[in-house]
Amino acid sequence: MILRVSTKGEYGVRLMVDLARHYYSSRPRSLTDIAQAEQLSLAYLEQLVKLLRESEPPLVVSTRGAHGGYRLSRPPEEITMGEIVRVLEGPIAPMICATEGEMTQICSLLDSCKTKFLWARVRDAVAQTLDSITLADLVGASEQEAQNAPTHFISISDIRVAPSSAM
Amino acid sequence: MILRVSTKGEYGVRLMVDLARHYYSSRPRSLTDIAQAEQLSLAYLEQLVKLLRESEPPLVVSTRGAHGGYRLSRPPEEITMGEIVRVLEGPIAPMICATEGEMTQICSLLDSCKTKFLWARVRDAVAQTLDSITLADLVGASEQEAQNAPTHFISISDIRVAPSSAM
DNA sequence: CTTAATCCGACCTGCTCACTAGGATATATT
DNA sequence: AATATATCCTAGTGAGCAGGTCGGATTAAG
Repeated sequence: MILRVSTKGEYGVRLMVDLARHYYSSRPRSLTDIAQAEQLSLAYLEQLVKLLRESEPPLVVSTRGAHGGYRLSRPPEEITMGEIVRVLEGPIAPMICATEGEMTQICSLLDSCKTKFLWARVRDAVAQTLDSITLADLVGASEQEAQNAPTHFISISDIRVAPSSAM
Repeated sequence: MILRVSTKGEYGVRLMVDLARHYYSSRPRSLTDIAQAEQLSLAYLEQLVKLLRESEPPLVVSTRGAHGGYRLSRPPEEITMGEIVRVLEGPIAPMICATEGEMTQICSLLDSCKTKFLWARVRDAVAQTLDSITLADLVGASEQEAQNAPTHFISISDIRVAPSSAM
């Protein structure tokens, strides 16, 4: 399966969507609540939220102690999925020499390399898609009601796929 | 790193590009030659070419015995990168419930699932990109000369990346 | 001062990737 | 016929990493 997003990206996005849905609440949202609503492990979410908090600029801000929790650092419409995914999964790069940003001369034979063109195109398509969608888009317009429906999703690790039949 | 293409996809594409460049040769091209030109393991290439040969429809045809080897089953302009990558890597699916084709109700909570929209968009962007590029595009117009320059590429497994700095 | 939360780092465990090994079979050349 | 050169096939394997768990330290509210 190409284009595999790990559970970091999957759970992390769900976490951010949850925070976006509670962005206008008076109190921060605790990981305990999120873990319960999304049926995810608290300890694992702590690892993910750490990435989101320590990123530059941070995507979430925390309040410690009782009744603490997390908030988005900015309104949902100002946070793109590209930002989130890059923090969680690293740069968008189908392979090592087709990474984003400073495409320094890693590959000595880069000029004679026909395939770089392909992977660069794929990378750009993904980046453009992710950068054009914000958290607000995912939360959606029909989101004043249904304040409690979980953003549930079947995970990669939930299901065993049939042994890689060739398509 | 999101969007990770495994060496199967990477080497397999290089193999196909090599075959495309020799498509109008009178003799089939042996894996031994390809392995040498691309600096890849012969035994590993055998595994990959098996997928390409057994796919439906096949992407390569083989000739056994001495002076045997492989050819593309069709002209380079009729083979898309989407076909090749799907045979090698499986369906394009960022995660299990955003796979291509029959999107049967794997996820029971699919309706309340906000994130499916995101991954479906990403999937479609990748699929469209791959399906719009053919082998002929990669081989390129300037390809009557330079019959022997290897299509070399730095591989994921060649380089150790610095321990996943956030970003 | 108890409870509820964030923070932190170490550890673990099974799976998959990326091969390698060793052969069996087929065919062209000498 | 013998040899060399190919494709074909199945198993095994070693390292690395995804995907967590565990135990505890710190901080703040009631």
